[in-house]
Amino acid sequence: MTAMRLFQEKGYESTSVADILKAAGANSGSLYHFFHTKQDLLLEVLRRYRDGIAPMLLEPAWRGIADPIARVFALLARYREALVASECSYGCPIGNLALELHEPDPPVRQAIATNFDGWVDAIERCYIDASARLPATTDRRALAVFTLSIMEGGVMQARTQRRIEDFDRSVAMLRDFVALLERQAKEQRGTT
Amino acid sequence: MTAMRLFQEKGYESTSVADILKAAGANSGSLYHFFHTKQDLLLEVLRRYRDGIAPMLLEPAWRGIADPIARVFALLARYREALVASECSYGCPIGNLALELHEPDPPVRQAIATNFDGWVDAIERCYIDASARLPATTDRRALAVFTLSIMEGGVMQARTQRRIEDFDRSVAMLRDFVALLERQAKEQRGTT
DNA sequence: AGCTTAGTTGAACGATCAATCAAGTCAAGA
DNA sequence: TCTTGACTTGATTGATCGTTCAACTAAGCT
Repeated sequence: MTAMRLFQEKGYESTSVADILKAAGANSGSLYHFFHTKQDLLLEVLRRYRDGIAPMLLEPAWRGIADPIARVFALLARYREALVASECSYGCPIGNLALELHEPDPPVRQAIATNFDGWVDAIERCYIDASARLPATTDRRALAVFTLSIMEGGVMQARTQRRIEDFDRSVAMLRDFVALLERQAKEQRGTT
Repeated sequence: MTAMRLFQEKGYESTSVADILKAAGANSGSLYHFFHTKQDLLLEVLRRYRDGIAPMLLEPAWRGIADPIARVFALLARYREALVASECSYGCPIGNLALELHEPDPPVRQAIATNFDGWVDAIERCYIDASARLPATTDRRALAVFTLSIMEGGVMQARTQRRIEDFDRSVAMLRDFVALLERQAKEQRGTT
């Protein structure tokens, strides 16, 4: 869908229906035949993002990578690549929408939340798969939510500073944290 | 300035000049006498936020708190309070602007970046003040950037999930990380 | 009193917005 | 061949947007 690309590039509010129609080479009537409102179109786009998390995001990022912790950082590396390739103007489309729409209609907010849930679920599974290497007391879900915070916050800073370093610094600290957790887990395993 | 409140509540694009005028009880001519464009008004708002970081944000958050690490979490607690008080609809106004404006004019981007810098500077100073308790190898600046990422990411998730837990989880993980760093620093001090 | 100037008023402008709709096309089924 | 219904066309609508401007007010200076 052309609308996906435009919402990503220019944001939802800044993309007019006319923009979408011109880019797609269609007329307004055709679009409104399938989507009753612009918001319906947005909901469809969000549905596609949700359905695309596994095949379009995780699968390419994790190809050839089996280690669950390495997978976490491989996913983060994808966002880094997108930032670098766009000279730090790329932004996570879901994160953009999350802050762009200040008081979104409930279905839209829910659709964005579902996208976040899908991302966090996938990362949580990584940490669960790596459970043996993490302290028993560490909440895997919290760690996954934390990881999403760092990704979104890192992208936000890199974008507004036009500087990849701020993303890298955030990820580097997460790496240090995970390394410390692994060390702690090893110690605890040794003493029981 | 009334515009500050409205930009915060509804976002920049969603706040029309007419909204501001009505809320302020003024006429368009008066506003445009002082600000040539709506964007000029935004720049003034961003200037006020920047000038307000110390007196309006840090000073109240840190009143009666001397410990530099405690100060970091006291500041994060302020954002938590704002979230709770607004039933998780509050958002950091700078973060909102950072993602709302997808291709902002250079002066606007710069003004947002300056606000981030001011925040990160303040937190970096905390970590520098706590230097004796942190490993020598840990980059204080990176830790401060990391902290901002977690705050912005945590606010973003709590807002879209309408759930304070996602903010709390992010902050809790940061707390664990800092505790591990302090423990690591203590060990290293002991072995040298 | 007269002049200057900072600030105010509010109607108006053109642009752009999401959305509509009557009229048309076209392929499949009866 | 005729009918039906899915889909397309594109001009048009009314609302709203940021911005402008000529006219006006009021305070300060000479």
